[in-house]
Amino acid sequence: MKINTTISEIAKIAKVNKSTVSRALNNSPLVNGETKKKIMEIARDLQYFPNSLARGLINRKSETIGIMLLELSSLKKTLFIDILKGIESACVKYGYNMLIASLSEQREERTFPFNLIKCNRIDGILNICSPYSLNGFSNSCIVDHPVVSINGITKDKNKYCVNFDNYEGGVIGANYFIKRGHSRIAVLTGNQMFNFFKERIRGYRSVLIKNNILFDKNLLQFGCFEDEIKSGELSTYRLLDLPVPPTAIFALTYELAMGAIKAIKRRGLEIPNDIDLMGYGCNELNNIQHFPITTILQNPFALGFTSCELLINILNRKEITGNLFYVPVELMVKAMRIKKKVYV
Amino acid sequence: MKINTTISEIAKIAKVNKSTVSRALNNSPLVNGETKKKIMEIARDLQYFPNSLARGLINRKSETIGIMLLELSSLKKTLFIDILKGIESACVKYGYNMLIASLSEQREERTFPFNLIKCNRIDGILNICSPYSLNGFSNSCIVDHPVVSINGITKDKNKYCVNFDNYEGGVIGANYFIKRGHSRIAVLTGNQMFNFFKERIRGYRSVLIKNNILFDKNLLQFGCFEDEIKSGELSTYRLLDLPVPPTAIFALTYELAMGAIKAIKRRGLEIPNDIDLMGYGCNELNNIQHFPITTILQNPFALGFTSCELLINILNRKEITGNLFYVPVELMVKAMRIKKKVYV
DNA sequence: TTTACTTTTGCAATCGTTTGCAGGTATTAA
DNA sequence: TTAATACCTGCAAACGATTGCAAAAGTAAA
Repeated sequence: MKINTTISEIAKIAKVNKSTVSRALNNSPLVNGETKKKIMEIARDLQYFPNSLARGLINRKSETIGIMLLELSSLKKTLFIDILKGIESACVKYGYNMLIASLSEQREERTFPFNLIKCNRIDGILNICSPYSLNGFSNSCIVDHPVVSINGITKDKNKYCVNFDNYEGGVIGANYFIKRGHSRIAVLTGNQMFNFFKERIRGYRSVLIKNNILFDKNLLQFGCFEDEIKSGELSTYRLLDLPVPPTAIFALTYELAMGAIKAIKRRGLEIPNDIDLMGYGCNELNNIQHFPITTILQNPFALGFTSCELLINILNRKEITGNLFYVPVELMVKAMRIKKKVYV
Repeated sequence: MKINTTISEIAKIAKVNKSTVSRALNNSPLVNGETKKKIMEIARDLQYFPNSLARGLINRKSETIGIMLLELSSLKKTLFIDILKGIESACVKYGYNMLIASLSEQREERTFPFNLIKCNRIDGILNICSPYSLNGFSNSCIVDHPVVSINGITKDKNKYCVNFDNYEGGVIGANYFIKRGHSRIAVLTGNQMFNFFKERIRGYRSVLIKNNILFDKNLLQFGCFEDEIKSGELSTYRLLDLPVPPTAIFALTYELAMGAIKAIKRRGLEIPNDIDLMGYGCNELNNIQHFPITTILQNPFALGFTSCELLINILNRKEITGNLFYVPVELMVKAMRIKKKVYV
């Protein structure tokens, strides 16, 4: 196979020292305009590409980040792909490459994700494993190395995490309803062991307090079924059957919202006239074009991009304040009057 | 950040030359057992990991392969993930790493997939783009560099392609039916512009010839609808309505088979007693646990593994004979008697 | 003791870059 | 004409490994 052009070859042809070539190619102000032009031309003619191994060796970085996944199958999910697209975008912006560092296969020590940093194969890790799945690793691994966890939570000041701003999502949702005149706002939530549910509810309750609305425990419905849609539906029936039912429902996931719609429809009610409804999620909600409801929209692309940019900033020794970062969520107003007949 | 241990540090502690350390770590027979043991111990204590950039520089390889995708979204498909798992497995086996080299983002020249080879960032490329999508690239790109195309076809002796063995799939399917006493074997195919359909049919026809069965044009039904399932259903009605209908149907995709099942069921017929049916595909078919039919099974994992192994062999200058390789398909016999009532 | 091995080690060059330092040339001011 | 400056360029050492060659050390035979 052909050996690639090197800086020395260019130097020989241009009749200068290779250090001059290096400087010219890096657009250093130290080299004369004429010389620079000549060198650039030769480089182009010979299709020169700098050897990134040599470059990395001296610069002590590979300009590659490792994408750490629990297993490749996670990529089937649209959410992960969208996050990955964001990561890719940041990588392209900063000239980085992406290495797949999945934990699914039994690999030898030197190709184990964290060790890839020690081998200088990658400069840092972007961890897209679930926050719960990293418990198996000694903290030292994560602390010593540049690692940013996506969708992670931590109390350790040395670990970096980037997350959707769930608290703010709860605030925005509650505020929206209050501005529309509601004061009995129900919440459909999933299992409270998940931090993102807790945070959303925390945001919601903070708004109630600010508006002097008493928090009514009956308006907080927990979904506890395998089938989240069913769970949302049943919870909604319970809400509608209350002596004083809510005038608005804040469903904290896409599936719960779907269930709520089903229940509301079955009871012959209209959204948003009879009862107001808000969902929460990513693009899944965009897919149901035939029934767009108001939604707190998360942006997985932005999550990926932000996390990756943070990691690259850490790698480049930029000043970082804080260790927990939040990607803003958006309110997507799509409340439409739904004709009952559509749903019969 | 901590600087990693180097070979020189170990040498200093062990009071030997670094060349001895290098040899010891690479388990060279040139170094004394005692010395080797001592060096190994020190390396372990210091958590030594060889700098892969330095190593790659002198060995002229990065031990990383690039996975070339048209866009990240392709990974949503189970097929791609399974192929990727196979690739990962081969990479782990041979100590290689996987770099994502997608074409989706507008990247600067030096991070463009093919140029990553010139930069010594990757040693070769595994191309999972569709065979049609590479037309935009000058042939030279692909010829000069080690590239293996998955699911690709080519007449260029310098390009390597690995594919499911579609011809053999056609042969196996037809043989199975003939052994079961069928002689009127219909085929449901998709658009013939796709090579894999052509190949499967070629295999099927070769079996007919061997068995002195005349090929009946009426038994070859082309699906030409967007909705492949519907297309399979309609084709099947046409077949069942023939003056002399077939006794067996060979559906060349999963969707066509689904359509055929629907049609057969609607006509009140039983599989395999009234009419025999065979599908073709990957794991999708395994998912329909409630209706397992006999199937020509493709193994995407094996496809990925084989392709990756081929690429690595090329990189290691192994003798390669031929440039087109086929991954065998399997016959999965699952023909079950289906009770009519189940489907009413 | 000398010779002829074998085994083990060290030296130094190499891979392709980057970069601090020294030195060279041209330009300008004194 | 000399000194001071600005502007370029080259030398050589690094980065961290590998490896051919030479040489040292150890062993066995003559």
